[in-house]
Amino acid sequence: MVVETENTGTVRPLNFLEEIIEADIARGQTRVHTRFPPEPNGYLHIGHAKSICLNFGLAKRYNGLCNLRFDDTNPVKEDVEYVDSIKEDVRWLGFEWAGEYYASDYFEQLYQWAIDLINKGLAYVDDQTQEQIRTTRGTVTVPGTESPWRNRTVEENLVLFAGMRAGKYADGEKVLRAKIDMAHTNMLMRDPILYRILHTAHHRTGDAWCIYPMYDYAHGECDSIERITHSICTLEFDVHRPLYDWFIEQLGIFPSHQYEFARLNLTYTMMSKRKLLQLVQNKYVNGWDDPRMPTICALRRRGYTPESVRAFAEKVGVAKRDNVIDLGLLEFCVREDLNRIAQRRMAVVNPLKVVITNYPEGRTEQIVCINNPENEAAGSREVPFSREIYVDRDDFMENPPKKYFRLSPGGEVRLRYGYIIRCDEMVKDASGEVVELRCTYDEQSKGGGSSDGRKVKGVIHWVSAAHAIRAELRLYDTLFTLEDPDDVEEGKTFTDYLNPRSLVCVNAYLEPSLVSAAPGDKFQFERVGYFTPDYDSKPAALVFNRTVGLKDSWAKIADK
RNA sequence: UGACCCAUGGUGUAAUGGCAACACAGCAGAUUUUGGUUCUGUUAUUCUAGGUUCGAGUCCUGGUGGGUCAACCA
Repeated sequence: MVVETENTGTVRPLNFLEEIIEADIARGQTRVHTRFPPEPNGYLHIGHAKSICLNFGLAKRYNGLCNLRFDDTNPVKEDVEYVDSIKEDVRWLGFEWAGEYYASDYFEQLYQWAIDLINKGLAYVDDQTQEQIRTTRGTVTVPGTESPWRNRTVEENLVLFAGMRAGKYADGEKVLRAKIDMAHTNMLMRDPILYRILHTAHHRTGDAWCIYPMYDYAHGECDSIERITHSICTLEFDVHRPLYDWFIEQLGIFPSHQYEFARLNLTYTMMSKRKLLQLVQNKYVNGWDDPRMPTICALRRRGYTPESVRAFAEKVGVAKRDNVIDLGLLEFCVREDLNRIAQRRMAVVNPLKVVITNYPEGRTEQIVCINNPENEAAGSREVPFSREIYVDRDDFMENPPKKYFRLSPGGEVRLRYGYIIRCDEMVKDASGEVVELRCTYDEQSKGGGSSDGRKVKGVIHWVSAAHAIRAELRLYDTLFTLEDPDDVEEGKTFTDYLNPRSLVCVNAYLEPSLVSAAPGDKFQFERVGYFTPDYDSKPAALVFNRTVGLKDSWAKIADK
């Protein structure tokens, strides 16, 4: 069985979740309703993008709905700043949620259901300290022991729980626990905590509550309230499923079902929300959208398109086995998209002045350049050309090896869309470094051809010295060099893992047409990489300097 | 030394008892006014030992390896 993909325009086999859904439909289920349930305690990253594409994608494919639900049951970690950023990122990815919900909307219902459980003798108030609860829970190999408060009467529990809500007790003084089995092989079934006391203001409910439900108690019931049919989460929640089912069964409410898939891991990329928060708080980076971050807002700022992220999510697939995706696949996806849509521009990142000695002084002419060779509709533009130009230092070698196609003493090269020039002379400074090239041009070679029909293999980019925009260009590379994404050792800080090449600022000369570039526009610097003007510091630009791989391919040629 | 989940090229994902395939990465070549793109070719895969079967990547049993679980986090 195969399915047509919306993002890549190709056909692929069904993933295991789609097979589950199709089986449900075949069995007569008429409705598919999923949800994306982030806790608003940080910004969304590329790992969340996989989950978003999955949940919204499944709903769309089966004509169902997908909710956006904020899992805001722990006020000490959460904030509206995160709520807002999450909504922005989901929208940017191209998805619309059927309903926007908050676990905190259900606090009253959740509280009433807790009373139900007490009435059924399935929950009790425990006076033990946090330490006592921890030690009496046992270990994975040793059963736990029952709390001395486990067999309080229903009446007593009701009074105590009401007191908890009324604020009669301090944080940590009492908790409400489910009465299940302290010897259960699944640690989560050993009388899990349902409610804890937290005299902390909540970003939505303010001071209305001083008791807050735990994830395990709240999540399945929230799904049930929203009549979610397929509650999809990551693998580590697998052991929570028996509890998820237990609450729904004991309460006799709508039977949502949980399914687990393997979360995304990326080489060189740290995906832990907790650690990303530390990076921001300790100012190792300039905020959540620093282009070196793996967050969605950072990818956006770095020039990724939503289409490319969706295509990536499609390509990594969905399964239950742990995985580490090569960062190269993400880069492939963005290159594939950008190559199609980005207009070409010339830029010189590391300038070397070239004087064309036989070109008239003071003369300027306009050279017609194609905006995108693969898309005629993108049209063309005119770029000024004059006697003095800049070319990239990498495009000249004093002692070129074999198969070097660009400029060298006595050699010829074509200026893209312009003339063929020959290098006649090098000007060096006192230290022997080449600071200027003196060349002559073939007047008959403009745009193509040459005076005698000869061809040159090398084509380089250039900008007119008098007309170029001088700009600070920021080159970004991968942030982390960790092989194991979560492996920050004790005693080390994040800076120990920063890639020294991750941020390089250079002064560059850009084509004048880029003056009118708007933030978010996509361009390709010919032979350098893709870039998008940054939105907070024009005219700086962001470049994928690993994308085209000029340096890599050159290194290989040099090796031979 | 418990319960649960998982095991297919370098990395991912298919094959649902019947020819192990697709993508990325790699390598080689062609095209190219971007050493990009595109195109062609190519290297490389079922953790292990038994069992069931005409036939096992797939089903069964054991082993091995990896992961998850002992927050009043989610």
